[in-house]
Amino acid sequence: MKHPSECIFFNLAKAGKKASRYLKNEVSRLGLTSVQTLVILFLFYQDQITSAELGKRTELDSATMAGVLDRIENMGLVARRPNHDDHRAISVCLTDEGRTIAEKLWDISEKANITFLKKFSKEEIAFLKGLLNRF
Amino acid sequence: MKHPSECIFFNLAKAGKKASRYLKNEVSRLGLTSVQTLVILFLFYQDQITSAELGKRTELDSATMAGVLDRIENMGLVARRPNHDDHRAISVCLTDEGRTIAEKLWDISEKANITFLKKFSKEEIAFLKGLLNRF
DNA sequence: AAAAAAACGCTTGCATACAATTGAAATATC
DNA sequence: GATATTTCAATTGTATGCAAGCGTTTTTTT
Repeated sequence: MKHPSECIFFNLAKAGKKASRYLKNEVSRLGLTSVQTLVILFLFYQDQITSAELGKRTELDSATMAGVLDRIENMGLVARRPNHDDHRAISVCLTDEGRTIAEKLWDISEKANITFLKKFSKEEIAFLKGLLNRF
Repeated sequence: MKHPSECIFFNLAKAGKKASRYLKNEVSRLGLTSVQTLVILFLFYQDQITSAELGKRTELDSATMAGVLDRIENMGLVARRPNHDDHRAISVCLTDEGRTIAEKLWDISEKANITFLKKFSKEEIAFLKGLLNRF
C-alpha cells in the first residue's frame, strides 16, 4: 500500500457514502432518507416481521432500527403491533399510506439504480454486486 | 429489481459498513475509530495541509472534519496551526506522538487489508477497486 | 420446577454524516 | 478603491452507526 487511497476500507467507505448521498437526493422530496427508504422497501417486499428480523435483512442493529422505526412510525408509514406468539417481540407493518409511499420509492429506486450505474456495463454491475456480496 | 437486496445503494452501504466495522475492530486497541485512522493515514502521507484539502482527500465535509480533528487533537495526535499565507485557513500537522501512532496504524491497516480481502484473488481486488473508484 | 442462559426491543453515550448557516478573510468584479 | 462574491473553518440540528446495558419474556439446562 503506497497511499491511503488504495486502502480497501477507504474505497468501500467512500463508495458507500456516495451511494447513500445519491439515493437520499432522489428521495428527499418525499421527506425520507436513504436508510428509511431501504427499510420501507424491505417491508414492502415483506412486512409483519419482527424488528430483529428486519434488522438482519437491512443490516441495521437494534439501536439504529429503533430510531429509524420511531421516525417513519411518526410519519404514519409503519406501525409497531404486539406479537401474540412472542410477547418480547413486535410485528412491524406498513400502513396503507406507507404502502403508497413504498410504491413510489420502488419506482424511484429502480430508476436511481440505473442512472447511478449508467457508466457501468451489465457485466461490470453483475461482477461488482457478486464481489460486494462476498464481504 | 426483484428484491431490495439487489439495490446497488443497499449493496454499497452494506459493504461500507462491514469494512468500517472491520477496521475499527483492528484499531480500537489504540483508542481510535476507522475514520480517525484514515484521517491520520492521509496526514502521514502528507501533512501541513488545510482542513479543506484534507476533507477533499478523505471525503469528509467540513462539519465532520471539525469533529474528527477536535478528537484526535485532544488525544495529542494532530495540531491545528495558523496558516500565514491565508488567515482563514489552518494547517493540520501530525505531532511526534501522532507520527508514532501513524506508523502503527499503517502497519495494522496493511495487514487488515490483506485479511479482509483474503477470499479474493489479486485480479478480483484490482477489478473491484477499479470499479469502486469510478463512482 | 427452579435456575441459568439467551433473545427481544429499547435507551444511553459517543462518533460519524450532512444540510444549512455564521463570521472572518481572500478574491473577483466593477 | 469600493463592493460583491467566494472560500475557509466552525457550529447547529437531525439522522445514522454501534457498543454497552436495561427490563421483560422465552428457552435451555439442571
